[in-house]
Amino acid sequence: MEEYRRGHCENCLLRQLNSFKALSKEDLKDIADKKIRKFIKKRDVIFHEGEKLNGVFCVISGVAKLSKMSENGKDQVIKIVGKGEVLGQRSVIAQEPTNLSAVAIQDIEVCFIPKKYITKNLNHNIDFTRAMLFQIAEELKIADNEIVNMAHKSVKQRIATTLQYLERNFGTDEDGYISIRLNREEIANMVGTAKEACIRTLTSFRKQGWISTKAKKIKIEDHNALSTLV
Amino acid sequence: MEEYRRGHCENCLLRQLNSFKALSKEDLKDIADKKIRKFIKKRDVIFHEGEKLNGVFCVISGVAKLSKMSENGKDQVIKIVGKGEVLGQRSVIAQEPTNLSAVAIQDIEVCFIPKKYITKNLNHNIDFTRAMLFQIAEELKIADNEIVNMAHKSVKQRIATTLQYLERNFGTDEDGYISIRLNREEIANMVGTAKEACIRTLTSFRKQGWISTKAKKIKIEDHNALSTLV
DNA sequence: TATGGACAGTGATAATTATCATCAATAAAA
DNA sequence: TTTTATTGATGATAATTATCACTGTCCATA
Repeated sequence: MEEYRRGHCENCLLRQLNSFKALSKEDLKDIADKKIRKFIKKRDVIFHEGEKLNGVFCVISGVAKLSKMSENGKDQVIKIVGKGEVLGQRSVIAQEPTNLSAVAIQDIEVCFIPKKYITKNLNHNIDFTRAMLFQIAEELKIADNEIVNMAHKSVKQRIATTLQYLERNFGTDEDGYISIRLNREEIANMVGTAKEACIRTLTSFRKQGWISTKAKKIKIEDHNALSTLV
Repeated sequence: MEEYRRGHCENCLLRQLNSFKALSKEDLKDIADKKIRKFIKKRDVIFHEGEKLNGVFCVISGVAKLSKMSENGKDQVIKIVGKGEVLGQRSVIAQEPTNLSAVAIQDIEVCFIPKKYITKNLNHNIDFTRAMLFQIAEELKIADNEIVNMAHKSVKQRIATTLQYLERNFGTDEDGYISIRLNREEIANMVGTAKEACIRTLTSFRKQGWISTKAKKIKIEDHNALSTLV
């Protein structure tokens, strides 16, 4: 727990658990003894769809994607998870194999929290349970909205939305480029389209001056144009 | 509460609340005094997207759809809700306006449970809160899967899946027809496609002998064909 | 039992998106 | 630095789906 105390895991679920007085001193020592930190390299799998999870992972630094393979063999990215966010909680809560795969998009550092601490709190700590409920409820709303977008928005619209989402959630660097670096295929997999269609759309956005690109970096030049797209 | 006692609302959230010892005698009387039952006619709106809900609705009989308007003005059905299921709980839990509209597909009977009973239990009854969490977590899994389907399955595949879902969830009548009667547009809105595409697909299924139709009723003749569709 | 309204069904056509093939550019490794 | 692998970019084409316009059919009810 040293790192946690020193604030390296400031948004981590551990802090949440702590703020709910959810962990006893023994629990904290327990977790510390188990060396909960893990370093995962870019492209490495954190867990795989269908796997049973023994706990949840909290992102300390770096970014991971949660994705699922469609029956047609195409990977769909459901969510991009960054610092302070948690991987695998739905599966641990429901006590069933995970529905999604988690893969590091960049080198990533996570802390692992064994499920027994989660389960214990779900059963005895209503503040914790209610907080989880709020979180999952929020995710459900987002997912419902995503269904609507997938069903009725064009690829152009969905790419525009995705770029704005990435900017909003992961910020920009000093030159205004979206901080998170995804390749075209990963963007396509978020949007639910083919790599080629994604590239063509980005090219057309660039030609219209709505975005600019530099290597893999993307900068939004005209938010309004992207928003009002048909 | 008379009707409830007599078992007319056997799967209702009220029963759940009761089984968790969540309602005091005063609460029960309170709810009873407020005449919680409502009858809603086919096509009538139960609540509308963006509305603040003062409670949740539990379906006693009949069927409703939860849907959301896309920015392009197309209605997407997110979920079909039947007997024993609850409408509006996500919104009441998160204490924010509802994200979805609820409309009766058939004449429907609901019981209304004011939000204060929900909130009270969320704050003090961990069994209730955990049960809600499990439910919402399950819905989230379903929603995630739906995103994948929307993104990567063809209209043909999605219609096949939807028919099988309807049969599984709402059963068949004595002749084997899917019990729930949706018109083609409603099916299209579940699938996320245009009415015409839906009709054409159903026609092609019929010509191949995979389904048969009689007026608005649909019967699945070849489950296997529908499952293995490309 | 006549009739208006809602819904099912079909054709023609345009728009969107997927797929395959290929080549250029860039990044990683030797 | 040179080589190799990965990713970006573009064309050609096919497949899918949306859209518009229209006809036929069912069915509730006046």
